[in-house]
Amino acid sequence: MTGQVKEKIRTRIAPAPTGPLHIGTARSALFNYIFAQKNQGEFILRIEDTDAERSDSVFEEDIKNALEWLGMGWDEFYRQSDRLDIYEEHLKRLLERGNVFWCPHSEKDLVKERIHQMKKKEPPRHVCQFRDEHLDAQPEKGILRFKNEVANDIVFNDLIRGEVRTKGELLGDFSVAKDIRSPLYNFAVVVDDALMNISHVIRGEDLMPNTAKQILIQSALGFARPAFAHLPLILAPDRSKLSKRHGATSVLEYKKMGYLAEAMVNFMILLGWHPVGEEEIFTMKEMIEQFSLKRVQKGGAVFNIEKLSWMNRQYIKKMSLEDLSEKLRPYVYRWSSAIEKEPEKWKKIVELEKERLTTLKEIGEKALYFFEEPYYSRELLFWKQKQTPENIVRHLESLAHILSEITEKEWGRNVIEKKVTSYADREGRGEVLWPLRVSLSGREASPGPFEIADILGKSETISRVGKAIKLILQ
RNA sequence: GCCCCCAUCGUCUAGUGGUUAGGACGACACUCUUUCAAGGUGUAAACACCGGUUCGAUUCCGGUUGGGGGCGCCA
Repeated sequence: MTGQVKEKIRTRIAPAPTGPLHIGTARSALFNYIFAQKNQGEFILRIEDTDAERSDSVFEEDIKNALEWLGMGWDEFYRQSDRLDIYEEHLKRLLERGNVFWCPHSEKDLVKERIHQMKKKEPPRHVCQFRDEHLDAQPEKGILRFKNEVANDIVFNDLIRGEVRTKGELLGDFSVAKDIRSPLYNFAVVVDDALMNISHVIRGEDLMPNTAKQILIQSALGFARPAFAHLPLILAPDRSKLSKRHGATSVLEYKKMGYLAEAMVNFMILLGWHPVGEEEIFTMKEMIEQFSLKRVQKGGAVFNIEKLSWMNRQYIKKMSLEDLSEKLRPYVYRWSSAIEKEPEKWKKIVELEKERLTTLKEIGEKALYFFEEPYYSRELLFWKQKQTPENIVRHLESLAHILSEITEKEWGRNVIEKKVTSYADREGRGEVLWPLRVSLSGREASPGPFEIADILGKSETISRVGKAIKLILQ
């Protein structure tokens, strides 16, 4: 009870706009977002585009779109290329204090040095012989390096892993900027996190080795140290770090494939975190309520698309018919005029296919026969192959007759089922219903014939049955 | 080569100094059934290894092995 004001929780996601938002980055963003929400804190988006060569604003847009799609709004936005003055100022300060110097060695020199060290089984590092010279702010030849004089262990307490220590002497004199206006990652991150009052740095485990360098810069600048939490990595099926060669890694690609944002988020949070109970399906709100860094896993997690797909099915099934019908529209663009003409028909189709969809995109293929006459082989009409052509024709003709006696007004799933079933029960369900279903859908697998007939309407149904008869008689 | 991190079913994971080691995905079987899907029921499937501590280790400690990450004038 010291009466201290509790520090505001502020987290950030800091992607480089060098490609579309990666699944791994999105997952880090999610942990940051949820942790901030949980603690009534703030979540910040910072675009790390100090590498002008590789950065592209189209990727900045992609990142924003992807985060918004996933439902992670940010409270503040920054772009590092807008903050060059700030970095310059801090660089000059370090230069004045002798913490940073101009290293005249070329890239080639350093590569050579490193290879030499590795051969001699020494740790690769660069301890510059000019570290006590070249301290002017004026650009000289070479790049700016941090003069590391710490040989002892650099220790920090990771919220997920506990105490992590690195030997300071292993770091050498590391780079902080290409020139006074071109800061490098380790330096810009420290300045920004401090100036933006980031309280918790939650990031992927791949960034853990940078932490010691960042701590050194922090103390040289007199900044407070944020809390660190290093998340386990998302792994490809071969257990290596997930990368482009493993297929879809960008968030928006999954949107295109027809995965729902809710399913993505639900799936991602379970990669490395687990709630107390056994329930695995929950909303963002519930995740926020239940989240705790203490329950974050330490080992890497394989990205299992099968489970994502299962989750997507769960969310599709849970969705209201209205919402799903709308969400599906972009995937059936080519039928939009037909859908607008008969919105109720579209809803019926959606209701029918709802339980059969793994991704939204699949609707385009699954609902095809409702909009276009199906093409199929004659053989498909035979139930279990042992049916005779005569038998099929007889049934289909009877069915055509039965169906034609149903008035337009009575035409509907239940009436059709009742009339057709009473015939099918006499004649054998499979022998009657299979050819009927195939004549309507043209598929080996589809919903039942009554539902399809209902949606198709009387005349189209009878017409398709007639065409099936013709096909058999060919 | 140097440094760091990690280790429960195939995968995501729960869990404990004494448990029939639990759940989910996937797989398989049965059921439902005109097909598919969904649903229901069930089955197979894991504590990496070796020491130590302990009455007792999957759990705690050490080592081995294995896996991953990092070692940029990228982030």
